[in-house]
Amino acid sequence: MRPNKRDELVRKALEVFYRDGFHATGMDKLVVETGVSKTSMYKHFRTKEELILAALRLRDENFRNWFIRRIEDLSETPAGQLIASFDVLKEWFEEDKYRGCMFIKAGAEYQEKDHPIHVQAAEHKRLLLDYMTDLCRKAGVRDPESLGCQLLLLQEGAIVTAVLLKKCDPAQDAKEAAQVLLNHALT
Amino acid sequence: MRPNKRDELVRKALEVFYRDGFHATGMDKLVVETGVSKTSMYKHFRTKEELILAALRLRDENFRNWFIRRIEDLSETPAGQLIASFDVLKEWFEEDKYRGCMFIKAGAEYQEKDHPIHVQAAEHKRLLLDYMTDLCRKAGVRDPESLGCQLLLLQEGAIVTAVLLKKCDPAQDAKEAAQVLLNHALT
DNA sequence: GATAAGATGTACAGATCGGTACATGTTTTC
DNA sequence: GAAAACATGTACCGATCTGTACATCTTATC
Repeated sequence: MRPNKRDELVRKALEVFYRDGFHATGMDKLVVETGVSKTSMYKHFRTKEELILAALRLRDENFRNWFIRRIEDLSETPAGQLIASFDVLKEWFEEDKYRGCMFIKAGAEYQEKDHPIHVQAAEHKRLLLDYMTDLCRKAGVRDPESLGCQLLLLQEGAIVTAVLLKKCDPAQDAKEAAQVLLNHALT
Repeated sequence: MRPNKRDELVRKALEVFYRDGFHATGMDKLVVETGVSKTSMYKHFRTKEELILAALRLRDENFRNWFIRRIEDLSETPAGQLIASFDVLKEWFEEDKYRGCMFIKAGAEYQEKDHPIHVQAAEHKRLLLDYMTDLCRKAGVRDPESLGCQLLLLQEGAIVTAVLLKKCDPAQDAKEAAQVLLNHALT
């Protein structure tokens, strides 16, 4: 039961869950795709739910690391980073493997508010909200909590709209809206 | 095979699909909940997919009718209606049966872009976008297409955030952001 | 009231679901 | 090299999945 083997299983499961969905992905499919036996799979993860939670943890870590790093690559000032976040979203949307936000989908497939998967999805969004609010505070805007939430709404809206309506360039529209909101909160 | 019987089945299926999700809802459960026999169910709908599509059609009709009617109840001017739309969203979010947007969830569970269910979910969003854009045009804003899309992004963002982050009152934040964007597009 | 036509219920097929029992193979320790 | 500890593969469990075959029941028509 090497620990890196487990990580490899989580990485592959994450890929398949993201691509095909949670209910639509059976453990048998994961066993085939990872090449491991079913017994080994259930040695590492006692239930499918435990595997999903591990995949979500990895996704949260990967995504937020990438998201924040790319934002800081593009701008050095808090105000600039608030705007740059929408350019980073655009990069994400243009990946051909883009399938929307895994946490929105997790929260949608496991809707009970106290379900562990739902709770973990909510936690991811709360961390993103905290990040945006923090940037707003550093940028010295009037009401950081409000603007942080408003910019998060634009991001979330762009994420789901990028799945369903390719034609309307949601990242660009969201960026322009964010700029207007930011200017309004700075003056 | 009375036609109103079919409508009744669609209505009940809509309720269960919205509550529990698509993959998580089996035909057996629907047969039990509707009281009809399995044979009759498959006489009305040849496949589960056909039933889902019928439920989505009904949902689209019900939702857009309700949404637009409530907006027109709250305001008579196009500019006022653009803002009022967020008050209507707030009413929706406060229903205890609120479980997010059925079309976002449908698009998430059936991700292939040419899948009939995905296509129908996208069509719903396109109709909402057209509605918002049309109101923008009537309100005489500078760039109706852009503002329409931006306000849609705020709505979509509020819808998904209302599922995952109850505490941050997304409808209110979205409404304030919409007001700023509208003022900016009018002057 | 006999007969045809359509609606319904039961029972099941074949596949897949999450999960496990158990036998075999591999490594470690003495 | 024997024995204990661990990892793995096969084969299966009962439940549930979508969908169907077929017998029964109701209703309309003559």
